[in-house]
Amino acid sequence: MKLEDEIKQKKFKSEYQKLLLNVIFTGNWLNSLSIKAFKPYGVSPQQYNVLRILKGQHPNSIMVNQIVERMLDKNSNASRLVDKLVIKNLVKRETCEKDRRQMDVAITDKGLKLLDDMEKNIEHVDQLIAKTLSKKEAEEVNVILDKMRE
Amino acid sequence: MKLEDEIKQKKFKSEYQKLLLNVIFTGNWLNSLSIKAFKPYGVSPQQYNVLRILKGQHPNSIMVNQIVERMLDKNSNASRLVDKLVIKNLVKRETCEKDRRQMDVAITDKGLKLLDDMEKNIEHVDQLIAKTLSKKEAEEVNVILDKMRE
DNA sequence: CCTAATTAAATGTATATACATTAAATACTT
DNA sequence: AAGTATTTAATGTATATACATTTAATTAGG
Repeated sequence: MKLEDEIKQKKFKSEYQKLLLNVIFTGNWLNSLSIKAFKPYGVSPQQYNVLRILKGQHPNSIMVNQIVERMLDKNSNASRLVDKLVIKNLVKRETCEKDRRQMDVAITDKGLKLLDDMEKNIEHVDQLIAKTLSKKEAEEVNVILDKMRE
Repeated sequence: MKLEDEIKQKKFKSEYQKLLLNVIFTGNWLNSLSIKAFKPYGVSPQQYNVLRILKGQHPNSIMVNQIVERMLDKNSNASRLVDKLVIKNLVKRETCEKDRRQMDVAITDKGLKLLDDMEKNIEHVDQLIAKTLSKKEAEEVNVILDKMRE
């Protein structure tokens, strides 16, 4: 659906203005889909993001700072996200003995199992996108978005 | 900067997977820029969005529902956003006499003046984008994002 | 009409976000 | 080595979000 219809705006000041609104709108749209898809598993998109990052490091652990560096939203409070995940036993956290300011964070077996479960059962958004876009189109947008943030 | 570097991830499962992350990441990036740019004027990006919508209708008023229909984030609580704007005297709200369930919301002169002020002083993000992208590139992404949400 | 269903907006509430501050550990600097 | 600066994470707090519930007004159906 065209952005014009999604937000009932007939025209935009410029193609750049539309791009700006389109990226924000589409980001919100994807976020809403994720919230709904993840809800049955009791995790938010941000918590999911942290779990995926930790899975990428498994079986090693990483520090909180490194989690933030890898997150999609740099403003999120990784400390508190990890809190939530520790409570649910999806990750473990312990003081790093080499530098006691740092925390070593790692995904647990339960966390890995949850991700596996989600992987199997969620109609993932990237599959959804694959239905409407060609690989070439996806590539094009990726190149341009990367360029846009310069 | 390439998404790979922004989130320190060497590779993605697919071009679609990268697209998904790229749109969310870039949306967050734009949102952060907006928060910072709008902060000196005492409005959040969502409040700004409402003001722009009301300016588009000026001098007419519209109901809360219609504001939501036009917003970039459909999950936002327009009722409470309008509350905030009323307190700051940027919009006025009164019961619609034709249907007393509805509220007529309109932008005030102070609201118009604020938008005007912001317009003049903010290095707008769309100008920023214009520096790195051609109009053709912006168009391409717009077409593809519109298609993606089908 | 009178009740039930629907619609519009407001409210409640639990959680999340933005961002500043604090606390603790380590690294510098002279 | 002592004091200062820096780094890491946690915490405080005001505001925002997601979403269910409530309240009030209107419409529909018997």
